[in-house]
Amino acid sequence: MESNSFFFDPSASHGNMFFLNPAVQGGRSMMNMEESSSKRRPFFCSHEDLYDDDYYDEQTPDKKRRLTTQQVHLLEKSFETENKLEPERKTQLAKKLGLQPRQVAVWFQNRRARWKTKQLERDFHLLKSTYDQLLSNYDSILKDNHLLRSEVTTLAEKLQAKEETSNEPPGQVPEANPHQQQQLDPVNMNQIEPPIKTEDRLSSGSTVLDEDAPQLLDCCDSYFPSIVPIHQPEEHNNNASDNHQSCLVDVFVPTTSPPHCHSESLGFWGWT
DNA sequence: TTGTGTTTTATTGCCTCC
DNA sequence: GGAGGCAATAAAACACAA
Repeated sequence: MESNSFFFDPSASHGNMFFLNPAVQGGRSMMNMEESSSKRRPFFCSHEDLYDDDYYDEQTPDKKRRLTTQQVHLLEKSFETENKLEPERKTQLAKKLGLQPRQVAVWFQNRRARWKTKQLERDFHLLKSTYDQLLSNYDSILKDNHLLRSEVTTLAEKLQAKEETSNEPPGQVPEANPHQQQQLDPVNMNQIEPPIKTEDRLSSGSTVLDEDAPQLLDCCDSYFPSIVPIHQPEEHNNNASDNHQSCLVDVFVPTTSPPHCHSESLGFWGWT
């Protein structure tokens, strides 16, 4: 198994000067000198040097190599239990896998990035379905409202017609009941229920929830502190390797830290 | 086989924390 | 100031259709 992490990259040439492992050229060192110096290739000054077969025969250039499935499996398992690496664990893993500690660290870094990307996707779908549900609830309530209003109008008209016919004999105009009038006057309906602005739809969501509508949860995986539907999509937790606590905890209730995260990593997980 | 898109590994630069 | 984290990115490796 190739264990050193540097590689030679002809495409990254600058004029005729070819560099190996830019990580050790200035800036922060990508691996310590003990790890790298013994394996570092000399600079090449020409293409002849670059493609010197003798060199490759005696020292196979380290190209970027994929980790074996066993290595990845072990790394994944380790990531599942704890997504950050303490130095000791990094060294142990590196020894166990026959990798440079730097490679293990890089793998965890990239793995966290992948997890975050996936989590953002999940959160997006979650928020979208929550919004769609709220919107559909609101729309159906709006429909009901219109229906009831037209019913009230019809009944008011009927009542008025009835009163007119019963009041036909002169001198018998009964006093109107102000309470009843207000209840049945369709003109005043807006006093009973003020219209909801479109932009208020989301914020009014909590008042229109029913059994099937999104509810608040306090223990959901998410990247954001935010709303989640009580009926979560099935795919939300179906990936064993991505079974980390998500950060999308409910929007109204203070959230708790995910079990796998250290306190110093809260920034990454989106908690404050 | 080859062109192209995706995934994985690695680097760089900047930021924060101690 | 050093160590370690993250975002952005490069580039190799891989997958796959044509």
